Amino acid sequence: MNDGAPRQNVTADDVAAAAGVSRWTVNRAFKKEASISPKTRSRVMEAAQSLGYVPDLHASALASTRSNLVAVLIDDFANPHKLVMLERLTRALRRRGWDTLLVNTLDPDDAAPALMNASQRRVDATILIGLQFDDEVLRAAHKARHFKKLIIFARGSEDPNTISICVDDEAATREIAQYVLDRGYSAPLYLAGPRTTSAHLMRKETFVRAWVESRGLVPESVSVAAYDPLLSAEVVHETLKDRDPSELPDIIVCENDALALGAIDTIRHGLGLKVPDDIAVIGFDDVPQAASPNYRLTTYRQPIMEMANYLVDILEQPDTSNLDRTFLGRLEVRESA
Amino acid sequence: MNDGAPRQNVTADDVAAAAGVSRWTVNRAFKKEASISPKTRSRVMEAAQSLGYVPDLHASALASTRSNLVAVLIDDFANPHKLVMLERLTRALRRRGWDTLLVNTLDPDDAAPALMNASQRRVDATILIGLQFDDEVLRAAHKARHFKKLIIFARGSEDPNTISICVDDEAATREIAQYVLDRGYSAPLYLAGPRTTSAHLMRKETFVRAWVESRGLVPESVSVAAYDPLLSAEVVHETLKDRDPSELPDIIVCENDALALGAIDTIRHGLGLKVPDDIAVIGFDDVPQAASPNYRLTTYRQPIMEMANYLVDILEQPDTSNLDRTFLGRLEVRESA
DNA sequence: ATCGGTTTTGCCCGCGCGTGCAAGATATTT
DNA sequence: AAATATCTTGCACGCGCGGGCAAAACCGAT
Repeated sequence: MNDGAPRQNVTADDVAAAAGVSRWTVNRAFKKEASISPKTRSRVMEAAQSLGYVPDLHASALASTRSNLVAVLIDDFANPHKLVMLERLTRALRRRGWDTLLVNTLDPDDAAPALMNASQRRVDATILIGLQFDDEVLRAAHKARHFKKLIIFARGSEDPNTISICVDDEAATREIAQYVLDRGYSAPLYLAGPRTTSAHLMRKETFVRAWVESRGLVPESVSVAAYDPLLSAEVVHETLKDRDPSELPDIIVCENDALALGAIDTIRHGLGLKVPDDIAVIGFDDVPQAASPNYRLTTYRQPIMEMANYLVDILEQPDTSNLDRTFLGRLEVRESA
Repeated sequence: MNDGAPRQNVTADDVAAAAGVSRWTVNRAFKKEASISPKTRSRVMEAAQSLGYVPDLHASALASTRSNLVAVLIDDFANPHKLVMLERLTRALRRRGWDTLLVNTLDPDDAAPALMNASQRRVDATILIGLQFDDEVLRAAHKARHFKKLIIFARGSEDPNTISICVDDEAATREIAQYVLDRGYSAPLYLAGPRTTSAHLMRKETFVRAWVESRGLVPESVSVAAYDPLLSAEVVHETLKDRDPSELPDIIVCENDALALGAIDTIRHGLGLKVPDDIAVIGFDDVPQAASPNYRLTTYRQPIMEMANYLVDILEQPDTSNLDRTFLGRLEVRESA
């Protein structure tokens, strides 16, 4: 009966006894690149299987300097793109043997304790995929112990203690600006998200610069306090509701899809106008809903899976310097612009 | 300089030395209900603060039988409601001192290893908020060691080894059915999600029964293979595209909002009809998008936060029997039906 | 000051595994 | 066949903390 009710607390010693080897040999059998003969390993594995043994990761983390655990901090649950990143990231991590500690820092006061907590769990890296990571949080992060790596995902950062993995915002935004110009739009409104200091996007700045360069004037822009479609809808409505048709933008260029979706909703249902005929919309991220028959959003797709894989590569790297990297995505043209 | 670069490996012994007490007293200071005098505690805490000490949770988990860690398994990233649940759950957990191990089981083959892995981390409970948890996975779960609690969140289960926390599907669906009847709809189409054996929803069955009871006939129903708006849109389109207007349903009752959003998209953009004038739509969950000006979806709201808090209550309970509980939500009436 | 009761503190032992080295077993070479 | 090189296995020690009990300190009442 090797299949019955799970016995509690099967340790490597039990397996060692069953397989007629020492405890250390048992643990070696479970270690990928250990020096152990194939046949002892398989004998051990059989014994382990029949006893229902698996190595205890807490003990392992305690005894060694690695935990195979990373913390993922997220504070932006209204943005559908975050879910996509979370999915890709956890999948990439798990495939290569890493576990994910999910930390919700929606409440800004949670950030510092959350970081503390991650360090209590000896995480091998902390990954930030939220947005409100201002200097204070970064400082808290560095004060906490056990921080081998601090990775900012899908967002740039110049902080030297930080590794940033993101799309090349400058190139992407220039491509978008070029597209807008090529299509003959002349009155863009740039819809930006909240601004933070340490970790940021260069999208708005780049778009403005590009527009100035080719048209000689600064495009209008508005900023939304969160990447939330509902909030975005409100802001766009407030901004445009009383305007004379001649004063309306002919395209709204959005910092990301969360904003773009809200913009489309408001254009149709708040202003009673058509997309793209009256006002076109262009997004960034290519969230799943962008492809829905309702939105058909033209948007810039980030290579998230590739970025996630690079992140996992980094985790194995011993040193921590010069690991920043940017990626190139591509514009997904649909009907909204 | 108690504020400089983090020293590595500050242990309770260091703090003990600094505070002039024994190591055990230091750890007691960090334990909520320990027998320790207030002034020793504050002295210890000061020393800890200035050394940057925090207790190591791995060592703690190893030495005791609790890890203060729970695993959350999720396999359904296309459903926006999952993000909401994840957010509420992690927040409720963190507020009461629990950490969350996020496990992506999108690939069904991942489920068993994922469970294994959770047990390797000695999680105090495993929470299922995905859907594809059929009998096989549950069996794997029980075979894995260290499973103190297996909680199925937002979904029913009759498995006796399992704790199910969900909305009262029967009551909710009867309320929906009554609403549909009261509003005078006569040709409903029930749009159901994928069926699993162990953990399930009783929504479709209840709706059908209710309809038969009051109208004497079985309503039409269709099932979608995943709670994915895009897939739902396709299925609805396939089902209705060639019908004579007289044969169209006057309302689509959806098992959840993910399906409902897709249905609305297709009604408008695939069939060129109006919601609710031509076909009304009613959902379940009240995801954030349901409130958007685009959808204005009438839907049933689950009290997720309340459910999450109950879940955390349960974690503290020593025994594991008879902890199932159902909750009541309420119908959020908007314009889609 | 003394005693019983109560609170607070100290400490042994063990949780399960990894590191690094030495001993043992095998394979290879001449 | 002997000697060396190579691979495989065993082991002492320590990672940082918690349970539970015994010693110590404290409290108020006599």
